[in-house]
Amino acid sequence: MHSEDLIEAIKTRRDNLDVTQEMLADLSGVGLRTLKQFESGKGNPTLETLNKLGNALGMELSYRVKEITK
Amino acid sequence: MHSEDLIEAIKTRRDNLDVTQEMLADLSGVGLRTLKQFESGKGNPTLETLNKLGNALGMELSYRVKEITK
DNA sequence: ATCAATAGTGCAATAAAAAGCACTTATCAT
DNA sequence: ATGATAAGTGCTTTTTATTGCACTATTGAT
Repeated sequence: MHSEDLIEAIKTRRDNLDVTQEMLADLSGVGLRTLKQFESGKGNPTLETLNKLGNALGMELSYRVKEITK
Repeated sequence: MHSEDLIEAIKTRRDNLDVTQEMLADLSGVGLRTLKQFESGKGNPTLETLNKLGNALGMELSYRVKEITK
């Protein structure tokens, strides 16, 4: 799956803000287990979960048209 | 939820490419019922579903840091 | 090398997404 | 206004995400 970028986005932002998984779980309302699973690449979170995490970190999810990179 | 933008992105792109829900369901491998539910705002799709739809339409999901708009 | 903090995992229960099917509603051209 | 195409809904089963708990592993500082 191509979700590594999303995972990296969350992890990087979380680290930059000096927020632990536990803090983010509390802040976002997402279960700690769910967050751990997502960040370790073992999850398939729902949009609601992705939004909760994004909101807590001041980020939003969007679709971007892929550019033709040759 | 703030997923209206994602819904609009999919619907708009799909319309622009003249693709029906049924065609997109087939192309993406997402069930027709699931797509209908998402587009009608009644769904909470998984990341896998969002990725499948995006891929079929040449789009990718990304997190963007929200700008402070005051 | 030890301790503390943070991150990752196994297991189990509950809630909910995914999917197909049959049906209804809306849209639009003729 | 009829027919055809596309979109939306009710119902159901199966699969899986979410969650908590208890535990292990990793990391980093002293």
